[in-house]
Amino acid sequence: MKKSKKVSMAVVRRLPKYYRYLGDLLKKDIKKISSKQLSQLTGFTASQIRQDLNNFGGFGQQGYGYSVSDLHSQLGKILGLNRPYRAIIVGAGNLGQAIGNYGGLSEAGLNLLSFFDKSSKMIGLSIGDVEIRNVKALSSFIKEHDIEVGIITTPTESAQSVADIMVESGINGIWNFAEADLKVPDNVMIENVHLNESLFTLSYLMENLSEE
Amino acid sequence: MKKSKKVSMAVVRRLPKYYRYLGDLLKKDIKKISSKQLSQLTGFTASQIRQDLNNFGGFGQQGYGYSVSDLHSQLGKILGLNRPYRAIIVGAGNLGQAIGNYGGLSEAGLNLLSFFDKSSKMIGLSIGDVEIRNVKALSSFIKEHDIEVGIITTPTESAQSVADIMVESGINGIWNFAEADLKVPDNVMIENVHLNESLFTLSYLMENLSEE
DNA sequence: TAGATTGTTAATCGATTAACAATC
DNA sequence: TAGATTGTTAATCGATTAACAATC
Repeated sequence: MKKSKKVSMAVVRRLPKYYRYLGDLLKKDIKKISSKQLSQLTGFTASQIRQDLNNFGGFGQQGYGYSVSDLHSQLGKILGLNRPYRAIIVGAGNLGQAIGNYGGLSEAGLNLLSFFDKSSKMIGLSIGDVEIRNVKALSSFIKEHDIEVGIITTPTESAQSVADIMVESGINGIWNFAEADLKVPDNVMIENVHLNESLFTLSYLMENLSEE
Repeated sequence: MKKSKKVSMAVVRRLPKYYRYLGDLLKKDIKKISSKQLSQLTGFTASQIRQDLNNFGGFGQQGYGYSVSDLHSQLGKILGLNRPYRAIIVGAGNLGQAIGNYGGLSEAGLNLLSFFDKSSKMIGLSIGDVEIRNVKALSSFIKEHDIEVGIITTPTESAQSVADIMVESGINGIWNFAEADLKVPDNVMIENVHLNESLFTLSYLMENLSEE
């Protein structure tokens, strides 16, 4: 079943924002919203919003707008948030622990089954109620529990070898926090959070602020 | 002093990647690189790389390529990494601590002077050798120490009010980890790390993987 | 010099915005 | 029905790629 038309990443990256604002509206018990109103909230143009949504279907009603709850749940479905995933985190340091405790994991349907680390000081401990295991057991654990998502919070040097093990063991999505561009096959999805690139960008903006 | 031509954000966000790869080459003691070789490393086209760099000046030599060390230091300068900034983190939870310990801060020239939190359990403790102070003292601390960069790792609900205090106290750059689109004046630079949007994007990619 | 590779202009491609007919 | 707002096509804008003269 092929997508009729490939949706661009520019569009995809706006969807979570729509979803978030619609969730806010839902909490406020607001029933309907127009593309114009959504434009004011998100800062995207109304035209762009309508274009974006129409990549996935006609969710609105002419002359009326969009039903908040309907659009919210449609977007949730499009983003795959309803579908549960089994996940693990490799690298149980500060960042790994922070991500493990991050509420957004469950919101995205991620079920965290284990941490992995190579430090003997960490192995055997638990964070929340999730155990830290020896990274040597990574491959067997992934296969045994049919893990789908791997989260990498290791130092940069280890990231590629961890990714290799993940891929070889059958994972098909990686959320990568290491400062590396991981090489993986096309059928494995990678989403990077490159903190250094983000921080350097801020530095650039500040450096060039006075010249604008 | 106005920039002759505004550099697009698409270009700016590629600069840190160039910088990183050039740093790697530098460590390997490689002296020169062509746009073609850099293309193979980064995945950007050689043409794009030359276009990008030429926004800032002609750093290459025709027939030869680019000097690795020269280009690296030029990019560092463009990114403002040489210039030191005084920074603070508001929200000393898991994520705040992880960011506080993140080595990239000093690499970007950020000097972390204090954490702030509202929890009495946290106030007075130190992370590394950086103290956690009462968030009530935020404004006075910023003014007193002439803080330039604020890092927000609070829950979403508090983020905007923290940003307001930061702005009012004279900060001109915010690195924001909260799931909110902060409203600040134009002269204050914001760089967001929206973990939920990143994770939702991964979820989308995985959900739609089978249909490609 | 001949070969290589930049800097830069022109061509293409894709994404955003504008416009408006369809229709609720 | 009249007013509002979508869905969608067309126009514009900006970013990427291709091409090539300049030159080391």
